[in-house]
Amino acid sequence: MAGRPVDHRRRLELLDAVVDYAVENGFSELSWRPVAAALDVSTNTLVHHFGSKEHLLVAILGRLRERILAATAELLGAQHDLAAAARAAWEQTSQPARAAEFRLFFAVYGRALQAPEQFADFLDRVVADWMAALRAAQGPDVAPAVADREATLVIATLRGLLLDLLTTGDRARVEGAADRFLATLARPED
Amino acid sequence: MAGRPVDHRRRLELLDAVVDYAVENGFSELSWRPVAAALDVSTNTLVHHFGSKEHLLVAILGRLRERILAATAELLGAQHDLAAAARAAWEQTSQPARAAEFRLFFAVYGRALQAPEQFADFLDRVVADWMAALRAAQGPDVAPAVADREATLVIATLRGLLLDLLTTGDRARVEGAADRFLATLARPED
DNA sequence: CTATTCTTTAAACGTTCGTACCAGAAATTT
DNA sequence: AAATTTCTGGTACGAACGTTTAAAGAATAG
Repeated sequence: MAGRPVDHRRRLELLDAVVDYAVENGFSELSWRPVAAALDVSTNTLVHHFGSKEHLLVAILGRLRERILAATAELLGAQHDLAAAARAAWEQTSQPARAAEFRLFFAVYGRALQAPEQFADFLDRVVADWMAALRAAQGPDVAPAVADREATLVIATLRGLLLDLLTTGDRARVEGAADRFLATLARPED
Repeated sequence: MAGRPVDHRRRLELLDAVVDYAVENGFSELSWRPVAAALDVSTNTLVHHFGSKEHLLVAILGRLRERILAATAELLGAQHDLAAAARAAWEQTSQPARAAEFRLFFAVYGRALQAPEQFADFLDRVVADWMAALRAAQGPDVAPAVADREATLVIATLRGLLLDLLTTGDRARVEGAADRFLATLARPED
């Protein structure tokens, strides 16, 4: 038993660079050669580390989801209630600097919806991860059924608002709606 | 001045068939030849009517948006207030039979977000059309700023919930969140 | 040092892509 | 009937695609 060890760090380094590329240049027409050229490696370096195009796409979806979750998860954990967590999440995700990242997010999300078997892992986690975080933000005193309902509504509303913001760029209008939503959260009616 | 007239009906007939194809077979890898084979026409028939691949994609986005809007617009007009309109829209769009259509919707939406110049028309209308319908549903007595805010929130929330439903298929949970949202709409707090 | 495995690049393969060109059939006006 | 334009299908072309193969360099274990 000998030989050069597998370089997992190198794979992740390449993957992050590919995700960066997809953020900037789009996801729908991604192909080996332009990506490799942009990263200044040979196409076969990418093929070697990712195996096939299909595997690369799955890896991109996984890494992007991971990145987005990581950027907000710890922030959510520090909040004392759902309203605060939702506001923190909104303020984080609606930053102009992250717009391109979320445009890619919705692009890959839509693609995953049309190929659910190929991207099953993404679809399994893209809601569930946030559900877990937003359930936790409500503490142990909220009934599970209510916590689920509230978490679901927060995820849906924030994603829908983000979609609108990325579409229209009408920040004043979208922020107004976000404030309205976050205000109702702060004053639960039941 | 003579010659065979342009057959616009034929173009629309083909376009609808292409959209149907995209609903069933996905949008990301659409190409002339498989579509033409499925429609039992030559590839050149499609090229002749749509000009180029880019134009075809734009036409697909436009037609899909048009279809979805048409299926709901008149329904919304018949409602007497925003809560009723929102509920009608949700019941319409969350039908299992229309799931594939909305998976395509989110797929093309995501793609449009990463190529905003190419799909500017789609992006200009995909929010604005619904804004107009949901502003109208609130009647003339609601202040414009409030009507905008409420309409924005309804669009975002319903789209976010639909995204969740298509992702997880967890209808009970998503319906619960939808009911919660629609209930808050029925009892406006300010 | 040797053996082994991983990493990287270059070259080439067959396939599919979008598009252009051509010719015939169909539909309209004069 | 003649002229003109659209519609359709067959063929072909160059480009780009994903993938495979072969070979050289790098890093580990014995």
